[in-house]
Amino acid sequence: MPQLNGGGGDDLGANDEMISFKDEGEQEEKISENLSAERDLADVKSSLVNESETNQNSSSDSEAERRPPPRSETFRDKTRESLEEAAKRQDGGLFKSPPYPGYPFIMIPDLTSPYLPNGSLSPTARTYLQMKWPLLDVNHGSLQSRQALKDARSPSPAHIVGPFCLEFPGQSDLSLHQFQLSNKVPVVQHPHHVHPLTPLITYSNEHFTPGNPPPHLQGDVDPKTGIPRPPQHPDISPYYPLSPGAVGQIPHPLGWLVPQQGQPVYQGFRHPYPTALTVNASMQSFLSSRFPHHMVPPHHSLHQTGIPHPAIVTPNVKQESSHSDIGLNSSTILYTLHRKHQDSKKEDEKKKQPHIKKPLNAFMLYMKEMRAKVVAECTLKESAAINQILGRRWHALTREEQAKYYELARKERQLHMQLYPGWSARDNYAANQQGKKKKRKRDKQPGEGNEHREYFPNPCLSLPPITDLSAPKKCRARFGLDQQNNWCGPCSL
DNA sequence: TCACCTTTGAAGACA
DNA sequence: TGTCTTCAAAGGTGA
Repeated sequence: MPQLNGGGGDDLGANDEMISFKDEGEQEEKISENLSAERDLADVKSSLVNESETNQNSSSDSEAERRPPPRSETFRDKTRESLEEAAKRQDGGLFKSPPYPGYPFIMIPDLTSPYLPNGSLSPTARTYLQMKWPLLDVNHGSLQSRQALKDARSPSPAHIVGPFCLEFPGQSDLSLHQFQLSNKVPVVQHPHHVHPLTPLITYSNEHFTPGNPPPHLQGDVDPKTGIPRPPQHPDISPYYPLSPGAVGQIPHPLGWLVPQQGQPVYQGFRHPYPTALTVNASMQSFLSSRFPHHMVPPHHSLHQTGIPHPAIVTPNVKQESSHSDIGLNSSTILYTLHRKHQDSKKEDEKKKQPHIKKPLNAFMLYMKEMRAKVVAECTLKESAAINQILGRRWHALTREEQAKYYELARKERQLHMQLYPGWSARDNYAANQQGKKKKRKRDKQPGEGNEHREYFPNPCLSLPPITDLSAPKKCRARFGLDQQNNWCGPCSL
């Protein structure tokens, strides 16, 4: 079992240096190598921010020594096993703590239909919610929160707006008001800590309409992306995608419990998936039609806020961001609207066939969260390069850190499965085959793939490059020494 | 305008 | 069962 916990405690990537395969008898001979590598790594880190693409081709000999010990596949298996175990425990015991702080997983047994036909929350779900958070903090002092808690006891789903609330130091009442949450779980989001839900937050950022940003965020919206910028507080890493105030935009894990009408809850509080009510309606629709392809009626692709559902996209139609209209004069806007109207005819035809996107896997969630940070650190723009860095950093994560994202991904899949029970990844295969392209098929020859790349061209990795020397470790990590017969050719050499 | 690049993981297809 | 392929995100790049 590879030692995965480097224990470095440094920023991302540092731990990777400490990962070694103790059971392979290489540790001793690597000691001196690691010492040198650590020195080199420190140099790399110190110049990390200043380094740019201009140094991309630099690949010193010492870098070959700084290759990262790959993560063992057995670890992933064990991680999955542990997660499954955790899930079983979670299912069995309602009061088990979430796998990591800050993410109160919602495991409602009858999630598929938490509501009664009259719109009330089912007794099971209601009971579960009350059981799940028996220690809800109602001492915040906010009349709203108290009232919300009171409302939460109401059988009407319109009042059950979520079992928790994130509390942030210095958070304005406005943010809390926007949440309109009924109660809170004892979760404290520190400003310097990325909330584990951040991947889910950014999951729906693209559908955020920045035209009317929340007052507390106004003037702090990226004019290009429309995504609220985190405050550049000296104590807060500017790379975190969301500021504490912006976390008010966090899609609630129970966003599907948000009532459809009657309360201005979750203004800008978006969830990747439609609410349960909407879904239930759509379920009946496509269940009756055996949900072949048009699983979700068009109107279901809109969030309750009118924001298109991020998981339901129209092939070949890029989502236009409304922020593009910001700063334009009226004639330009009219022209744009006119063009949009003309294009809408074509788009409507395409919109008739929305497809539900796949749920994001752990790495995708990690990418969404860390992309901005890498971009800021490395002043890179190309996603391909950024993704390479993220891939390296992903492997540098500790087991616990990765477990967070695996668990998030598991919840994503679970929620996706609940919301779209008839959905299959095959549907998207067909969607793209009909719509457009046949995606280019990459033929990675042995030794051509990432595992066996001669060097890693981007110096802004804070991680050692992949060299040919690292290739054996890749397969070694994947299959282990006891399965060398599964190693690829270069690795077996 | 759109496929490609690049990453990992999940899931479907296929032999 | 094992291997291969596709898709999910992202945005610059080049055809």
